[in-house]
Amino acid sequence: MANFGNVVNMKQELPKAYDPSQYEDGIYKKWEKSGFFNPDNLDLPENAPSYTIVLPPPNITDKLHLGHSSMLAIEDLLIRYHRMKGYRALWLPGTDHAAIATQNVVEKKLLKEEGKTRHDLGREKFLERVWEFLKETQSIILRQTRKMGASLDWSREAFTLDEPREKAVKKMFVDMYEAGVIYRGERVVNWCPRCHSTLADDEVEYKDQKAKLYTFKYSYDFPFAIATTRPETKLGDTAVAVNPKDKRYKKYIGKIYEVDFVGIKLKLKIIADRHVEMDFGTGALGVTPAHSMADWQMAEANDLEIIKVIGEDGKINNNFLEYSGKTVEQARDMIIEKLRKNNLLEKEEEIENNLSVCYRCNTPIEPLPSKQWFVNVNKKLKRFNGKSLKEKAIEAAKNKEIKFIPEKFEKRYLDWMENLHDWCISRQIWFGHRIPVWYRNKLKVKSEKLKVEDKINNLENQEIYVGVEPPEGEGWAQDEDTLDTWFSSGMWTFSTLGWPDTFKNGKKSGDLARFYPTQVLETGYEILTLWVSRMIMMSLFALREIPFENVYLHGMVLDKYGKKMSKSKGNGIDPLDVIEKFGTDAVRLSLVIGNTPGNDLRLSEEKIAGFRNFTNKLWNIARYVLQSSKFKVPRPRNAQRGRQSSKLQFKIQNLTLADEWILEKLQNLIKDVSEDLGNYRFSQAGEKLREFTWSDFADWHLEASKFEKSEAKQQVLLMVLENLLKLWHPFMPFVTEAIWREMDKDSLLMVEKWPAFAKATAGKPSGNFELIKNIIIAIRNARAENKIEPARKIKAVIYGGKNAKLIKSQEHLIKNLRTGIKELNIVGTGQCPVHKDAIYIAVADIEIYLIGAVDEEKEKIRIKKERENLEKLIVNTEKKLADKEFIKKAPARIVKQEKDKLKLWQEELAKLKGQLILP
RNA sequence: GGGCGGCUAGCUCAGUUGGUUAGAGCGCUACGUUGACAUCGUAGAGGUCACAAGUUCAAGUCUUGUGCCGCCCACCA
Repeated sequence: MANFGNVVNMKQELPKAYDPSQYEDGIYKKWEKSGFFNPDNLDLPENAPSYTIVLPPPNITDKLHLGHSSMLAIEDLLIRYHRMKGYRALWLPGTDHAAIATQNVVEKKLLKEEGKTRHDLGREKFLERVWEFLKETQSIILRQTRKMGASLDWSREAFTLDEPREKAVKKMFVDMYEAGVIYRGERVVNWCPRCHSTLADDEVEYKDQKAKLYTFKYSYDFPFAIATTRPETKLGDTAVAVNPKDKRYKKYIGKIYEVDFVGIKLKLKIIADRHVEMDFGTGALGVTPAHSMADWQMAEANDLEIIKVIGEDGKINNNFLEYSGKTVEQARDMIIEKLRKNNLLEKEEEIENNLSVCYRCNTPIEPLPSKQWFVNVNKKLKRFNGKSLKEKAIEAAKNKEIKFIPEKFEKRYLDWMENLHDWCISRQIWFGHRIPVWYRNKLKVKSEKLKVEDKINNLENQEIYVGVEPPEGEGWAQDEDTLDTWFSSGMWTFSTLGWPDTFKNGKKSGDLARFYPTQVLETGYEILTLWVSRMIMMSLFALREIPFENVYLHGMVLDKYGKKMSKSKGNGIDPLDVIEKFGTDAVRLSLVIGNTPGNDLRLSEEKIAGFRNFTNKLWNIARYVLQSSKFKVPRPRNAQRGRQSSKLQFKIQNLTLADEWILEKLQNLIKDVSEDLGNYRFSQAGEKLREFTWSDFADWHLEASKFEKSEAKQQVLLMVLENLLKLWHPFMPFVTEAIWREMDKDSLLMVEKWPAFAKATAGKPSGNFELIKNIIIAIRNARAENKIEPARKIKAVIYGGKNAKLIKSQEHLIKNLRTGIKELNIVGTGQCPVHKDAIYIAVADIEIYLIGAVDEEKEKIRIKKERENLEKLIVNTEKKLADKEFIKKAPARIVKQEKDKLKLWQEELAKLKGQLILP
């Protein structure tokens, strides 16, 4: 960055406007070169506490969007704040291979560009393509992340599908298998016929749709009708379920009917199940165990036969006469036609129902029985003293070992966990972690008709080997499937810290010992259940420890109309575009200020532009401070370079009123901002900073300084600016670092010490400046109301009461700060002709104004009302405190609280009684 | 069907355990170049805090009910 260098070397006047593009890249390089992104290089005492955030790895399917930017802004803010606070701050970067999503993208690309499917290429060649694609997007993502100013420790960068993670995943699988947590079984799973893969429950989405509900009889021999929206599955019915309370059908329960249903022989048992709703349809339900989750459960409970009707390609299986090979839609039409012909169809009606579709491709889900690997969440485990994964994960939240921000998400997490079923972890796709299981003499399923237990108990005649390394010997074939992407990302918090090598015999070492458990997981609320819950379970299993202490959940970034940003809608804002247009700092501010945890954020370019204006304001504040300091203030340097003592020093003599005022405000600001950041109130901290910077420092103190002759003023200006830069740095790292360099500092602001607040100003009469401020504002108001010609310089007389001396001393400010007053006379003490002790201004030959007393009558009423309220309140509380019952029953804490309140109100009342009609 | 959240200025939203006259940014109106900043300055208008009832000395804040919007969960075939 040539310009960056120029500015530093030549020490000329700063440009009028801050141009981020001239500074940002150069500054990021300097940071990176310094090595301080890596906590090992921070100059810290051995016992410095660590502060760790592991970056939720973005999917490598696409470049980053503003949602990622908001994540980066918030996490970088936390990391930079804690780094400055003296923590061993580690922010660990990485990317996610996002198995299904990535494979989908590459498949689509392949089809579009070459007209080929993955099967045309074969597994190996296809995976090569995926890796090619991946490298491209990965590098874009990493570049974007740097553009955001993220202070990530790149030396520890990880990928969910790189070698160390592969090792960790295999080890985890083997451990879980050996503990009996992972098992293989057949279940009805959500099958996407297009993706050719199973989907976890939470990957299924629901769409409201209109469907036809058919009411029909299986055959003439069958005693009553049933209703269904999917007649084609009825080819595999093995039972009819009714509600046990239903009087209409009670007599049939337990009977078995053999029927001829549109040419197919069915053996139907009448069973009772309390989930059957009597009011829906005919109150009787055809049970198809192979093609409905609910029916599968009924089959298990009633020992029913399972007949597979539909295959993995979404077509009717063999053995179903003319229906075989037809799609479900075709078969449905054929069956309905036949029923109609035979006069078995009783009713056809439109109903609303919920269609389950694949969350990736929107294809309707086909529930199918399939052999899969599962994580048993209910298995009682020795390592948990007989508790299950599920129970332990619930405990962690209930005991507040893990805290949620905002709190409401704890409930959502618990609801989810309490209803958690076994987690299907195998996927029929190629891209991902291959399941570390090998089979010998792999047996093909010959019979379409298998009993439920046969399936679950894994009765096939095959040898199974589960291990990190492939087995020795001949004839082994590895499982074709890969693992659910959440299995590897569920281990992200510790697989990135060297597990399993850093965890031997229950003892942590290396990075794991130093940085685990992490402090915060910051992520979007939409993956609370998908991801967060899994990370908690997997960490508990592998390390018997929680993965993070806090979960901070951010919302989605929406466009200015409240719509989700998407490429297809074209309403998305590209982070790189707006960074180029307004600068990274402005983008970061717009994502942090006005954003609260758990709530979605609407963002528009106008908002970002507003913050661009603010960065420029800060720039110009610095510009004024620097160019107005005619002499360099010598600064003491600590031996420790870059970590100077940061306590505000108040050795400066001859402070002006404005100086005292701004320094005290600064104290409060440091305290407030520190507290807010510690409690995840980023938006509030930012607003307080903005208020101080713009409304207090720039509008008043800086303006006042133009008319002060104090020798200390440069020192005060520099001190405030310095501290302000430190406070702002986690929010907008670039412009603050840029100014820091312009101030001729040879350290990096990034590793400066966070300001500490001292109470040095306690008791200083900073309220005096407020008084002057009020006088000035009152004069301005008076002028505006009376439409005095702006150019006209006027004379003013002020009766200052007992503050006359004080006011006189600030004459230069009252005259100069946009009051339009040319001459000012301060008259006497306590001489206000209207109110004793009031401050009174007479602007000569125009009018007379009383400061603060805008509407005397109104003010009197208000004070009276408040007084009455307070009196009532005091009487009530006194009564309460005199009540022996209350004293006896209430906890001491409450009694004390009441007493404190009483004291406070009494003081307030006293103040009120003595109050003048003054601000 | 069950659960959760939202409703505050024209717009986008803050408002920490109930406590002075409910705030900010943008937008709008009028005026304005005074030694950094027009990406600026000064002043101003604008709110029955969705609605109703209740608790309280005091309610945007707590309770109950209603309405609209959104999200999550569920084995409605």
